[in-house]
Amino acid sequence: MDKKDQNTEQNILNAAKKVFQLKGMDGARMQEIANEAGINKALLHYYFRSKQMLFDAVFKAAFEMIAPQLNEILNDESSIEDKIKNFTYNYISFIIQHPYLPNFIIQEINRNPEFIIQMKQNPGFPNLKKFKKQIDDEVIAGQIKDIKAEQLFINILSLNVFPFIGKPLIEAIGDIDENHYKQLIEERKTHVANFIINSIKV
Amino acid sequence: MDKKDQNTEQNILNAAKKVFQLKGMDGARMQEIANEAGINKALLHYYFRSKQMLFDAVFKAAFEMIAPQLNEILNDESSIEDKIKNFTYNYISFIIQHPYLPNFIIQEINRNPEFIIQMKQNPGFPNLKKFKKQIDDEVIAGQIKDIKAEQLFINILSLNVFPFIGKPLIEAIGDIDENHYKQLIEERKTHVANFIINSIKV
DNA sequence: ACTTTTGTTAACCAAATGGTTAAACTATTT
DNA sequence: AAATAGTTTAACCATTTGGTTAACAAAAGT
Repeated sequence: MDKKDQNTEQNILNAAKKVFQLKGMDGARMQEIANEAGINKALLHYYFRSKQMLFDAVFKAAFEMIAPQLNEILNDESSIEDKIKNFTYNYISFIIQHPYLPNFIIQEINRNPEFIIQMKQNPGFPNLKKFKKQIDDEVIAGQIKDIKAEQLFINILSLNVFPFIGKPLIEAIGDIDENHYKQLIEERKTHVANFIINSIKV
Repeated sequence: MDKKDQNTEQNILNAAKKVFQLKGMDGARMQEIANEAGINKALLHYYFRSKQMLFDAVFKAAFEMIAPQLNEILNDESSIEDKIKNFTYNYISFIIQHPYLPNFIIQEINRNPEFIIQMKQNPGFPNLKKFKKQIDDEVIAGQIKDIKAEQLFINILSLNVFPFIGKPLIEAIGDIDENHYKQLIEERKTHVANFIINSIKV
C-alpha cells in the first residue's frame, strides 16, 4: 500500500537510518531494523550483505547530507560576513529538520576515526583551503580583526553544531524545557552570526 | 606488585573507565574490562553486580569530574570577564588531561537522556540561576552588550566543549595533524575567552 | 588451631545476535 | 504455460555475551 513498499531497498535504508541514528552502530540491532522496515531479517542481508555494509550506506548518506552544508561556508564566493550569516541561518534551519544527524556523525567518527579518513578521498569532501585564504586576505586588508582561519572555523562549527549535540545537557543545566529549547535554537539562526561578526569586526 | 592490586575495586573502575570511555556502553565488553584489569570476569560481577551498575559508577565518576568545572563559570563571584577567562583556561587545560571525558559524557547522555535527569537531583549539579542573574544585571548596567544568558552560556559551552568532541572532523576538514591540533587547542586557552569577550564588550 | 568471611577463579549457562539456508512465492521471459 | 530469474520468508546455526555456580584460596575473627 505504502509507496515505500514499492522500493524495498530504500525502505530498508530509511529504517536503518532511523535505528542507527538513534542507537548508533553498536546499539542497533538487525532485528529492530527489520521490524522497523516491516520485513524479514534475512532480507536485510539480501540487499546489504552485512550490518557493517548497511551501516556504511547509512553513514555515507548522512555525511553526504552534511558535506554540502559545510562547503557553503568553505567554498562560497561571498564576503565573510555574508557567509557567516547565510551559513548559520541555513545550517541551523537544516538541522532542525534532521536533529539526529550531527550527533550520529560525530559519535560514529569518534568511534572509528578511520571512517572520515576514507570519506576524505571523496571529491566533494569539505576543505579549508579557500576559506583560509579568504580569512588571511581579509585580516591583512584590515577588514576583520586578526584571527587564525583555523580558530575561526572551529568557532563557527562549534557554535552551530554543539547546541544540537549537547541538547540534553543544555536543557538539564539551564532548566530548559523542549519548547524553550526550540525557541533558543530558533533565535540562534541569527544570534550566532551576530555573535561571531561582533567578535571579528574592526 | 602494582599498587593497584591492593585495591581491586579501584582497579576495576580504572579499567572500566578506560574501556567505557573508548567504546561506550554498547560497544564495551565485560571480558575486555576484565582483561584490562587483569582479573576474572566473574570478579567484575562480584564487585559491581551488572554491566549497567559498573557503567553507572563510571559515568557518575566522570560527571563528578566535570560538574565542578562548570560550576566555576556558573557560581563564581568574579566579574563575567574574569570568569570567562578563568573558565576557558582551566577547562581546556583540564580536558587536555582527560580528552575522552566530554565525548563520553555527551554520547551517553544522548543515548539515554534519563541519566542526566537523575544526576540533576544531586546537590552539586550545575545550575544557571546565578549566572543568569549576573548577566541580566550586567546587561542592564550597560557593562556588556545585550545578550540572553542562555545564549551566552550555550556559546561558552560550545566553544569550549566542541573542539574536543569534534576532533577527528576538525582534523579531517582542516588537514590538521595531531601536533597542529594540539597547538590550536593550546592557543584556545586564551583565544576563546578573547573571542567571547570581544563579542559582548560594549 | 579452626571457623567464618572475603576475594578469586574456571567452567558453565541461557539469551541474544549476526548471519545462512532452503524452500516458497512473484514477476518476467520465452 | 513452462521455465527462469528475482524477491521474501521461516527455521536454523555458530558465536558472542552478560551473568551464574561451585569450588578454592586468603584473611580475619575466635
